[in-house]
Amino acid sequence: MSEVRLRFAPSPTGYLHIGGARTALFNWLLSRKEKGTFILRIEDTDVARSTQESVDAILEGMTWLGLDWDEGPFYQSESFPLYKEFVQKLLNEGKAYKCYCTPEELEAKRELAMREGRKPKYDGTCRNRTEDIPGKPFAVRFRAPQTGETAFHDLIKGPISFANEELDDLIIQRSDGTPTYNFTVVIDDATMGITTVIRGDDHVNNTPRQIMLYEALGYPVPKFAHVPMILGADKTRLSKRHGATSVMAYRDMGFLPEAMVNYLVRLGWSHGDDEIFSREELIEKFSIEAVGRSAGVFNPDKLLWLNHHYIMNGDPQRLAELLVPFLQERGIDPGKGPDRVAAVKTLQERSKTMVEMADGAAFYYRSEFAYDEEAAAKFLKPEVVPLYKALLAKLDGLPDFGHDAIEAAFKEFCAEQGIKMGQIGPPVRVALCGGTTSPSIYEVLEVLGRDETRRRIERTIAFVAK
RNA sequence: GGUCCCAUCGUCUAGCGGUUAGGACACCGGCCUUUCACGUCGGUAACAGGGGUUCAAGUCCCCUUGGGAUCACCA
Repeated sequence: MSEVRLRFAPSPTGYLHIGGARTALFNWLLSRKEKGTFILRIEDTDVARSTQESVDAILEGMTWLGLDWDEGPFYQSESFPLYKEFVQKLLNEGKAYKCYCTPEELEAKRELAMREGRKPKYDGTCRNRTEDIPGKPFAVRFRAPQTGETAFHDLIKGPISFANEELDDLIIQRSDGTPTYNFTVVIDDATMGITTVIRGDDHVNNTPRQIMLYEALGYPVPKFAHVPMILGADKTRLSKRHGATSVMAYRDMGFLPEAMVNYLVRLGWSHGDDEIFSREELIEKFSIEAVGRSAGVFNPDKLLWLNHHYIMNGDPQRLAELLVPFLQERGIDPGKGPDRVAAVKTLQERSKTMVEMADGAAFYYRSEFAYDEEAAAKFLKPEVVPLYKALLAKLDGLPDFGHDAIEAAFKEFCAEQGIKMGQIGPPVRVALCGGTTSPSIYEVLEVLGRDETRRRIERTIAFVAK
């Protein structure tokens, strides 16, 4: 009875975007922290703009982020009879009335009011009409209180109040019989027993009207928490101009869901100086009151840093699985070539994204790669051939081809040849990887294995001979 | 324009009357080093402005300025 019930209520007119994901995350976190219920509700009363593809995309985004819901998804389009019932109830009680003004007349009045410097609110033409007009289409308006004020204590923003005279009689049912948003949210939240509404702060202006509706309907008013919106680098509302806004696009760009969750929660919320939070820590430490009141700028660099952190500290086995599609995108068959987990381990600390990791791993799987021109000119010279041959002989004598044994062999080799690591390291790197950037060559040798190492060095010897 | 909201480094933020205003990302240096990274040490950088209240204001109040949201038979 006293348990909290929260909901995320997106309208299916597009994919799950960054802002929506954060709102969903805050709802989810609070529900988990309070051991309450998290409900997913699809607001599809705008039949024309709602699509099944959008619903699927939103569900996929939620799932990827690990935001599971306890009830739903519910669809508002399935509750039309319920809304009708409540409209009729308000009509019967005189708390709503039929409005015969046409949209055109309303638009004209609004314009006139604007021109004369008056507020463009409904003038109340039908508010006191006593007789129905048979056969004429009508919308239904809520009879809102015209004096006093409506106030609420926002969990994030604090006390907020509106003078009732600023609000007009909103339409709750269109002339085609369908209900409007401000009415359906209230009916749904009320009948679903939502205790706390966490949503974007573009809804604060709707809140007083909704509170009036709760009161007229005789339902308890839930608590409200309005989360500030997310901005782009230029401080305007985040949009595609600022880069990807779909959370799934971030998966495709090689981001880990835990990095996304960590980033999103820290955008607006904080817990002292802490930056890294596991899912468990978030559930334990999150509180809606600690969410900041001002809008925040989406910072891709910090997301990248977090992603790097999670890749670096992630389970190699799991990362190896996640890497598969990225390798395939590059025309690589992950089934062939060196052990993928071993390869991943050499790349974790040098990959900010899975895309970077795939790029870095490609050389392991490609044997006939071209040498980087600059690197070849600098390191693949004739005088290195004898060193290659001597090294190959040295490597052949190794009983164990593990990292430590390889490292020891290189040290010994340098001493025997009277050379520095800098004289043999780079040429070997280019022979094995094709360029000058790679994981430690000891690791590369180990991952590639003795045979492939020999193959690649011999290939380079042949290349230099030409 | 009306209403509502917001304001600490470039960015995310800590701060809840007394601080050398802290941390993180990014950036710039040093160290480590076979490359790239990782790691590590250090550095640049902020209380929008003005009035109050107070012994004392980044912290409380007011105003100004600047941002933003919203004013539909969209959600």
